[in-house]
Amino acid sequence: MNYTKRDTYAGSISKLTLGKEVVLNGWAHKVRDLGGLCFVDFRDASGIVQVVLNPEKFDNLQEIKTESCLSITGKVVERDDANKNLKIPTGEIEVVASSYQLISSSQPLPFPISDEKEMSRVNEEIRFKYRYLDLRRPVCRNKLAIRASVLKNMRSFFDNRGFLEIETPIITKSTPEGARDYLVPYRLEPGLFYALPQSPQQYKQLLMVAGMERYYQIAKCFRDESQRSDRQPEFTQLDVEMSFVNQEDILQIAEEMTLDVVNKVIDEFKLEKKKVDPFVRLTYDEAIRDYGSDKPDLRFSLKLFDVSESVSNSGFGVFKNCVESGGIVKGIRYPGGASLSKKEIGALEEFCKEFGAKGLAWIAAGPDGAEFAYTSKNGLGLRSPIVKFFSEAELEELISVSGMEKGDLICFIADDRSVVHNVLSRLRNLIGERAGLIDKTELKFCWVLNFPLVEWNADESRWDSTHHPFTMPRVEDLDKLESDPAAVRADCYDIVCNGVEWASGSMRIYNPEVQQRVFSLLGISEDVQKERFGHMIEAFRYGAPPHGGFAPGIDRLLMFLTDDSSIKEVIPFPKIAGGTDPLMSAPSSIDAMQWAEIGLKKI
RNA sequence: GCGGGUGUAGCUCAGUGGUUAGAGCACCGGCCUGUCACGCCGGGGGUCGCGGGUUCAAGUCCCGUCAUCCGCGCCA
Repeated sequence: MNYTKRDTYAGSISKLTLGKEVVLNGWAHKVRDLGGLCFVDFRDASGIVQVVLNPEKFDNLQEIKTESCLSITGKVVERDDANKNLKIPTGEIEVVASSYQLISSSQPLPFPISDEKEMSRVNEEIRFKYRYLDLRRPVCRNKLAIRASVLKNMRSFFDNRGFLEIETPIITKSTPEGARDYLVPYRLEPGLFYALPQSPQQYKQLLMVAGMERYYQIAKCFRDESQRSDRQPEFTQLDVEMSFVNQEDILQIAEEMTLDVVNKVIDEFKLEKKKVDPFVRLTYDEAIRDYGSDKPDLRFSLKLFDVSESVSNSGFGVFKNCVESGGIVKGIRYPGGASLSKKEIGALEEFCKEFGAKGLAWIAAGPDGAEFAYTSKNGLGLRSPIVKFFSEAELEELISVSGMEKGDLICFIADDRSVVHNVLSRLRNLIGERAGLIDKTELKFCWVLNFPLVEWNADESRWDSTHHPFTMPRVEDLDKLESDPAAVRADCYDIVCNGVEWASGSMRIYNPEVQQRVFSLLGISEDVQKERFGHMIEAFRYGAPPHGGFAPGIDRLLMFLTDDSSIKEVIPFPKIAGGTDPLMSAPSSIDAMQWAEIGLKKI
């Protein structure tokens, strides 16, 4: 239908516009019909302004329902002092309508989109089914605006530095080395399949061989694995690759980009976040040693401590035997944890057991008034089921190594190295949260460097890449590739933010022989190498330049910036459980003709 | 694949094994000229996720199943 086109945005109206005749296009956010007077909170992409309609001028105001689409013509006037609403930016003025058009009416809504308090509790499934309504909420729109700004700032950062934005194919080849692929049947030869890319990794390396030298892309990636609150089957990463650079060059540009983009966006949107500082640098070994994890949350400084030596000759069999059989005993301090009840400590133990711990040993320094099994030289009263197994010297050493203070709870895990670190890193995050050690306005980025090239996969009895098979082994470790793979370090690095893996990168192999040796180490036969990765080996035979890059997750960055606990909130049309799209109802069945065309049959 | 939570009106939720399953918001009708969580009066609206079972009687108890959320495994 014809409608009067907008000349003014609702959010741009201010006292400066007083007296002006304006035409607004948008939606009825909220309608308050007082009988002799009708108020409409009128919303468009720019904001909300109150429109006043006098029923004497209009005979069918009841037709204006919540969320109907309207064109309104009216005059901007200042409200009487008593009627000003200082809670909203346009609250000192309003638009007195002289005419309006109902462009498009709206049915009753499936959820109250103008009520943020209610909306925060509405079931995700129903919100995402009607995502086009959900997104009308100004808070949702704002998240997409932040997202757009992140992308724009990233693009301009790289554009200004001579990078080319280059698109790589979405329909490509399956290389089932990592996550499960999404597959696309090939119509012309039934039985063959394309795959959607898990990342543009190979293409970007081929672009380096192609002499592009500096590439970036805002890339869609696809992984058919089960979801988490920070994982979607389809996600977006910033993909970057550079030639003739060393690791330090890449670290610098990645860090510079992050600081530039994140701090600009924090400013632009006045986000309740502190400006981001230059990144802390940790080696992989340091991260595991101090935090038990290669993705430590550095918003709080608690570190694990190692008491393996102190307890190796103690009377506590659990610890002693563990160390004797090659395990370790490490612990973490829970500030203020001494006041936890028996039940609460029991719950901590259950938490640890979920991740494979056999138990949780603890010593509490307090609380006041409790019966103490030991009082230390510096006056700490200790309460614990295990104090009796230790000598005075051993206890004093535990106190000093742990840095225990009055009111603390010290938690110990004794097991093999990987279990201890896994459990304690998770316990550390829990303690950080529970003890209120985390400043939610902080984004603490850090580098984790010097990962091992490969890890032993006990289940499959083979070496797996820590990152991916194209990662460059340290030159000085190359001779250990076959003899002692575990000792080979890689030129690769992660960026971790607030305990979440945000970016991953590496220097890449550009020598065909080294690439073949790494494939072989990973148990990929020469036939399979040729079939799956022959194009890479072949490409490296034509003067491949040294190159490397990195790839941070856009969705996760948005989640950090908006303080959402789920990645779904910052994705325009997210998938829900099982990777399904509740709006379009995908996946869906296909008709008989389509089955026939792709030459497939259901079995 | 596994563990835990949830599932009752359009939405959010309440509901000791016992009358005709309720509330707030939304919706419909009426009244209302300064509301901005408008107010007041009235009304419609239910496959209590689905299927079994126990019971005189099941929204409530049991078994199974489905959906969804969170987590584990998985995520080169």
